[in-house]
Amino acid sequence: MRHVTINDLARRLNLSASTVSRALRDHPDISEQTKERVRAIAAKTNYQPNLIAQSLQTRRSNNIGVIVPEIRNSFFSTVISGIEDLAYESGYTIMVCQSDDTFERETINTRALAANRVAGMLVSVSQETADFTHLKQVLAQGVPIVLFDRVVDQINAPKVVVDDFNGAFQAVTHLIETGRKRIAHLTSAGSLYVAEKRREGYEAALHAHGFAVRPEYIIEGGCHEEDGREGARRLLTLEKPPDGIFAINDPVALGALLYLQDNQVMVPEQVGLVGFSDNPNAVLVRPALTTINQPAYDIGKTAASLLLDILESGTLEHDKTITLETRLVVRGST
Amino acid sequence: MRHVTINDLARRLNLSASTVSRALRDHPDISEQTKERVRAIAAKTNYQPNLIAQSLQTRRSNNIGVIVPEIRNSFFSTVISGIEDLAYESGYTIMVCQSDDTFERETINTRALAANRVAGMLVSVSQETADFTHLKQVLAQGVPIVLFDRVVDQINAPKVVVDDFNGAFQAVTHLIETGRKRIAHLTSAGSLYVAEKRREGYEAALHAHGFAVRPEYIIEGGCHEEDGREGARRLLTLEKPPDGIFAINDPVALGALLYLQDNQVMVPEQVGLVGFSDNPNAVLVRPALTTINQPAYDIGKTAASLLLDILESGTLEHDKTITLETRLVVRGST
DNA sequence: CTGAAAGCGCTTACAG
DNA sequence: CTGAAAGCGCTTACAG
Repeated sequence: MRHVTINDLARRLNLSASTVSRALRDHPDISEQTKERVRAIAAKTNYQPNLIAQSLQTRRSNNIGVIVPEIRNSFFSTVISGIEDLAYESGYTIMVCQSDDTFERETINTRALAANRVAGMLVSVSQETADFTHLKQVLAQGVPIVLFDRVVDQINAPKVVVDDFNGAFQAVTHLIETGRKRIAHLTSAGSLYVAEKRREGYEAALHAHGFAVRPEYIIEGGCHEEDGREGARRLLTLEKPPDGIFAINDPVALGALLYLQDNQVMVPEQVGLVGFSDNPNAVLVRPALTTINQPAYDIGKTAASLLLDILESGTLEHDKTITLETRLVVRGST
Repeated sequence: MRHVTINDLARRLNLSASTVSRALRDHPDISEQTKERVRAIAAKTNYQPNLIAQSLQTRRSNNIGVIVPEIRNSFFSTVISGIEDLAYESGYTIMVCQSDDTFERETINTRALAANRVAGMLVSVSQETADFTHLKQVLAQGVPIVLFDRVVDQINAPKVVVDDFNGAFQAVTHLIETGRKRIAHLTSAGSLYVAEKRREGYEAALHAHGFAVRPEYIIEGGCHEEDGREGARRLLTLEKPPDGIFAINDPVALGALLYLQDNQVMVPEQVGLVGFSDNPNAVLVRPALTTINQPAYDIGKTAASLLLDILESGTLEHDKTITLETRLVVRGST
């Protein structure tokens, strides 16, 4: 019933715990014969090393903590898949928390992971977070953090992002090239790094092609489908509604698409629409959504590999930022 | 830089570690004054209890292990969200692994979680798994398991499922009631419990309405979108193609939908289509997908709460099965 | 090649 | 009300 321990094995073999421990870890000092005896009894009794005890003793952990705003968001669950795959290959296990995009929950999650003495953390910060002491305290304790997607400058840690500026620039340029003259942007309120960069890309593309940035065409809302509906609704109330929309992400774009169609606005004939992410469901809608592909799975793998490198090497380049390329995927909505 | 320990606090206050420990846990024996001194220094030094050491000592863990076939699958990521939310409320952290639907990886994940001495596990078994000793060993060590969705009879553990039989029965009855005469079923090869139950429901509904089960209308494939495409392709090659399709899940249904539309088969006019799950993207496609709603988030919450009950009470009703109700959601595809 | 001892950071009977 | 001691299950210098 209870877990078998090293002492149990030692007793049964008339050996010391030290010897059993060494045999299990294949220490060169131990005779081959002893090793075999130990291995045999370990297998027979289904001995499983207690990683908790091991961690306490060695002060090393094989767990890495992950904090995302929302697990069920397709982008984040794909990132987590990437993280888990790499962690698995390297013998690590991941502890996953969601902040629900609240500061409070992110703080509590951070403490819980720290208390669990994870080897490091992979964090995508919540939309609400403006105070970063919880993360700074983790760093101060010598636990490395790698930020991804929702990164912030205030924390001195390596970051994995996509080229949001350029992606947005591509998206808006594409709308312009397909003849759109009045291009709106559905973005999120607050100060998300990715939102800022995408908005800068939007504005830069307009400027680059001689268009003015018109404040009434920039709608600040949230990041979900319903925000897209609401944004589209507000745009349709304008005296001169836009003929092109660049949405901050795919859920928002899909919400806008459905709202437009429900209100007899034809996409792409009357309004061209571009999202950001290339979620799996971008290809399910009709017209399929033109969007900016963001390699979610690779973001996870890259962030995890960055963290694992730090853990192996013990050194930390806290100013390192890896920027993954985005790619315009043209489908039916433009 | 290093983590502050109870001994550090004790030294600074000229107290023993025992007293500090008791003060921190608000033990009634300790004077209020001492408690305050301890709390003050703990806060000042950013002391965080080492849960690893605590776990080792108390032989209790606040981690629960979760194994799913695939994190990025929308159904499973929603289940995980439910699990995490409940775990969070109860002060637990979750360790998440994906088996990639392989036996090997599921086994390794199980061992890793066991080695990490999780308090319990929530498992949805892989499609390949036919040998269950890895899970039985966990149970034998006194670690409770709750199975969900992909449950198996061979393991003596509580289970959380949806009423797959009845859901399938509803789906097929609905197709019959909308006038379909030749109803096909896209299912998965292998011996998944859910696949079996849904197929039984499909056959029972046909019988109940006086239809024969025709083997050529049952296509065994996989669980993903491409399997739906392939299944639809094969159905269209039949001499008498079906006028109704019940798919094992939404991804398969969506694949079928897209294939049919790409081949000029009108849905719902020529073929009525019903999925299973009610994934978020069921409402994104046109026509929107008629499907069986399966409360993914609630499955996660229910499974987690079952496990937490076991952990609190210490008793385990291993024959308990909670069946959540499914609900037919009629949309445009029928 | 093997063992005794100390210690990782905690908790908790047992004394006083 | 507080402390000394033992122990959770390991690992690893230090001896022999």
